[in-house]
Amino acid sequence: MVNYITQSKELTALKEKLKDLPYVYLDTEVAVKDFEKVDYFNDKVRLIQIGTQEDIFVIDAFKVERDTLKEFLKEVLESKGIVGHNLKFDLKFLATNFDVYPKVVFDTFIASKILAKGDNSQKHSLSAVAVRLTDEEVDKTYQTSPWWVENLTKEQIEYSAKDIEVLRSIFREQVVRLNEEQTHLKSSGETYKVFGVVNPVAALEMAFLPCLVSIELSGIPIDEKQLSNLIKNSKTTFQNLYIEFKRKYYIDPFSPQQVANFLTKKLGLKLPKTEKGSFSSQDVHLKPYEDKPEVKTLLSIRYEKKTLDKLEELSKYVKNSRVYGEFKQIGASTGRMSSYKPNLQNIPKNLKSIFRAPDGYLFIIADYSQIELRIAAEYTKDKSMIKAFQEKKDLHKLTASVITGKDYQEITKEERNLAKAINFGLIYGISPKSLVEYAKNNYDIDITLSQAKTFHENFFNFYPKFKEWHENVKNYLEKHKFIQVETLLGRKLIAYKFTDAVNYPIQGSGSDLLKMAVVLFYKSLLDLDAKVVNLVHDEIVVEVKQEDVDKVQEILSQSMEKAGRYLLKEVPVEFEINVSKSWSKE
DNA sequence: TACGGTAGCTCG
DNA sequence: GTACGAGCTACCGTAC
Repeated sequence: MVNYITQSKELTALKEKLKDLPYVYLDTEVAVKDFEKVDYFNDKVRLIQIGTQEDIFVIDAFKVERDTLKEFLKEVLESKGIVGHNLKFDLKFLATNFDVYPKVVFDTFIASKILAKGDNSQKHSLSAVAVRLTDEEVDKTYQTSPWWVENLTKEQIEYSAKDIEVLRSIFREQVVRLNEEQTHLKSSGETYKVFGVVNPVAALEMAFLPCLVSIELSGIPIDEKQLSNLIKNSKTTFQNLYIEFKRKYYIDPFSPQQVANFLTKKLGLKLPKTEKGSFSSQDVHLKPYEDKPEVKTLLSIRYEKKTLDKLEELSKYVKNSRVYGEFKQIGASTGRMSSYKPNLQNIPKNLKSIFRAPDGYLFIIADYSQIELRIAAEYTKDKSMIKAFQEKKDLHKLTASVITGKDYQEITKEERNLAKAINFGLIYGISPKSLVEYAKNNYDIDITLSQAKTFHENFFNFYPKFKEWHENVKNYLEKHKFIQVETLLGRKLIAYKFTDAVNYPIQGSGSDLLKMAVVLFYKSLLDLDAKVVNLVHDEIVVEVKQEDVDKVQEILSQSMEKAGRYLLKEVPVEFEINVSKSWSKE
């Protein structure tokens, strides 16, 4: 039954009706004119649909009295579980419109992504999930109908209620499927108590969701003055270089064709070909010719342009000296988040200093050290690697001594860098051939193919469980064509390629770890004036009131440590923590 | 003119 | 036999 609520007094009766329920279904309709430009701070929530197993209540936020509604929502939604689809959207609006912050949630959008196990062909809209899991269909025609008009049509009200019906069926099916997953860890937290979900990955993601809502609503502080100055200066520098270049060489430095032609014909440079057969003028291929002024200027032009573009992109998203970006909670099939509008996870190192905490505040910047190697050691149970980490050895140096046969103490910086390349590359199944390229491009180290082969071999002989792991995966794949692999928490992927199968558990466990650390951090924060403002795969950036720095730093350390101990039983985790006025550690 | 794919660069 | 995961911009060919 659908109840359309337009009068404040009806809320009292509704509150009584919902009193004993552990959770409700929730959806909202927001008066957004252009869904490309959702403004979480200014757009208005029109309808709040609350569903029980039997009934659906559609509350018209434009009709009922504001304060009564706020009080009602706070009392009801913060005291029980919430089931919804893509709840980050609804939760952000509940926060900005009504100051309401539900903490115990189940998001069918997130659940659907977890259940997909990396199948990127699956879509996760409410209607796509409904078709896949139930026999119901959803008509989205009214989603973008005018939700701001004074009197809504009967169709609009019915549409808004229909989503709740679909949500019920999806939710029930997802809980069954999530709980069917084989897992060695079982969740016993809120997600279990309220929704009956034992799946630990789902439990983590659902606990993480409200944290992510807080992160997005916080934004990250930026020094607006420094930003505009940088843009101004960078513009001038770039324009001067650009005009000078065109005047001198009569070509456009941004036309790949003209540049390639100029470099090869006029300067006689030897450049490799791209896939399509044209000459490639990538920075890395031009680096060796940096002593030529034409090349040097060209590289500078590119550098300035990149800086300028990035700064201008950032400035598009600045409001009140903060950048409000968005995250996809499961942006990669490994469970990693991705960041967009703008992407705050690929800010060039040299620009991080423009992110500055406001007066009276500081950043705490924490990142896990060599986390993927530690996870690989834990995952493979390789004795040598575990021992090295337990003894707090520098693993890159150790690998360097293993592959070169030199003494651990005598490893040079260059050898350590080479080992770094090998350590990372070999986790992901790099071939000796690619290793040569990789060492060259990323560390500017020249090795021959036969050297690479030797290093490859020495590495696998010293870390035998690594070899075994790769061989097992390879053999299994040859026989079965696909393999299900999982992270330390139990996040799953069906892999068809060797490199995916070996990469996933490592990268995926890293994302389990970071999300868990953030959840634990928020749980212990209580009323301290601190909030997470960015997450970059193995890094947590917290903005904190100056006087709370010590306490918050301690809580953050303990959270990262605890998450580490929960997921890694044999290998210790380590992390760096810095307190700084800006994101660059200074 | 709009869209999709590719190359190239940034980060982890 | 294959290093992995993202987002953003500019360019370029194709379709309308």
